[in-house]
Order: sequence, then C-alpha cells, then structure tokens
Amino acid sequence: MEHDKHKEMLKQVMTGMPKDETLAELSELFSVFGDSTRIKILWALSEREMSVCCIAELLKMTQSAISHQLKNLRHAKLISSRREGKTVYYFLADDHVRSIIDQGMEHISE
Amino acid sequence: MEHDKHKEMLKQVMTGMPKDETLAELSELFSVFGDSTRIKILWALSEREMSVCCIAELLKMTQSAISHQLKNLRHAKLISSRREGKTVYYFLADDHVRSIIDQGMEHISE
DNA sequence: TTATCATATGAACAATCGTTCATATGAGGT
DNA sequence: ACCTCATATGAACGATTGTTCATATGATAA
Repeated sequence: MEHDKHKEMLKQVMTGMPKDETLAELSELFSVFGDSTRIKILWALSEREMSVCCIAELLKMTQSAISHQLKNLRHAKLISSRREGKTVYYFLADDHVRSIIDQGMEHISE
Repeated sequence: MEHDKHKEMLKQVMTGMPKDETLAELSELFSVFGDSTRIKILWALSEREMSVCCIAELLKMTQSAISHQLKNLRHAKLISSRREGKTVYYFLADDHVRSIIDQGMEHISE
C-alpha cells in the first residue's frame, strides 16, 4: 500500500538521523558562528593570538562587548586564553574553527 | 618603538580580513544553521527530497512552523523546491550544505 | 596601602527570532 | 461553481540575544 510505504520511508529517515541532543549541540555550535562580531574575533585570532583590548581596538568596539563575546566563544570551546601579567591573550582552541569558516566562505563565493 | 609595532600588527591583521559585508554574509549563513529545527530539516532533505507535510510529520511539528523555516532556508539558498500537483517537494540546493553540517559534527564529537 | 591598567560581569534595554493561530492562496477533484 | 487538500503568510506572543553602562575583580607598580 501507498500509505505503508510512506511510513516505512519516514521510519528509515528517522533512524539515520542523529539524536535530538546531538542536533541541538550542533545548532548551538553554528549559532556561535552566526554573529558577525564573533566571526571577526575568530578570524582575527586565526591570524595571531590577541589581548582583549587589542581585539576591541581592531574591531572598533567596546572592551565590554568584546569581553562578553569572548565568554561565549570560550564557553563553546572555540578559544582558549593565557594570562601574561595584566593582559589576557586569547587564541583559537583548535583548527576546526578555521576550516568551518573556510567551508562557509566557499559556499558564499559562488 | 613598541607602540608602532603594535599598530603595524593591527594593520596587517586588518588587511588580511575580508570586508565587513562578506563577514556579515558569512555570519548570516551560519545563523541559518544555528537552529535545531532547521538543522533537522536540512538533515532530512540530505537523505531525500520531501514535501512540507512530510517534514512536519517527521519532526512532529506544525505545518506552519515548517513552512516558515523552509522560507528561511530557501532565502539562504540552501534549498530549492519543485511542485508536483498540490504538493511541493523541497531538496538541498547543493552539497555544500551537507559538508558544512559534517564539519560541525566533526567538531562536536571529540 | 593606594593608584592604575586590563579584564570580567550583572542589570537593563532594544532588537531579533521561532512558534502559534488564523487566514489566504493555489491546485486538483466532483 | 464548490469543496478539499497542501502550502504560504501576516500578526502576535514569549523567549533569546547583543550591546551599553556601571561596577567589580585581579594584577602590577609606586
């Protein structure tokens, strides 16, 4: 029957799909990339590690705004930090970050 | 001087950075992936093309909610559609989509 | 200690977002 | 014409988000 084949098909797609929790985690990851301030920060850090005020100066934004966003990025484990005296240097946690950005770039430029 | 080297460094990072418009476009792309409903839809469509009501049934969500999200995905050029009688079938616009998702998946599973 | 510089953080605000509900459009079928 | 099924859409709602402002913490120097 037609209806049975339909249900069969839905079931098949369902079983291939990762569990809700995983997909939620995935969308959370992408939403971190979904803000231009954070993208700029990530890009800057992919060039070299930087202090908070340096990033703020580079992006012409408030130190507070940057600090808040660094918190988000740190929470998503995309960046790490290192303290040297008064200043804190931030850097990319791994190079998945850059490859995700590059993949997105590739999609845009077509 | 120390201060000149700092400005030099900032300038160098700036020149390497894509222009604001591009980064805004990039973050908009990622924010489309930044919602679990949309991720689920994209995943489903990466398995096979599907009608609106089929997606709604699969995700146990309202037809309206799905339709609104399909609009977002279509606007981001991640999906296309094909009409067959009364029903409209949606499918992935290209396979960048799947590779972006896979890249994200790779980051999560570590 | 006190002063200063670098960074972090909490509250408040406007703006954006995803869903729901009601309704509109559009394409058959009778 | 009418009815029905599939899809689209506008308004409204609560929820989340990014920035600002004010203030707190933390580290160094005097």
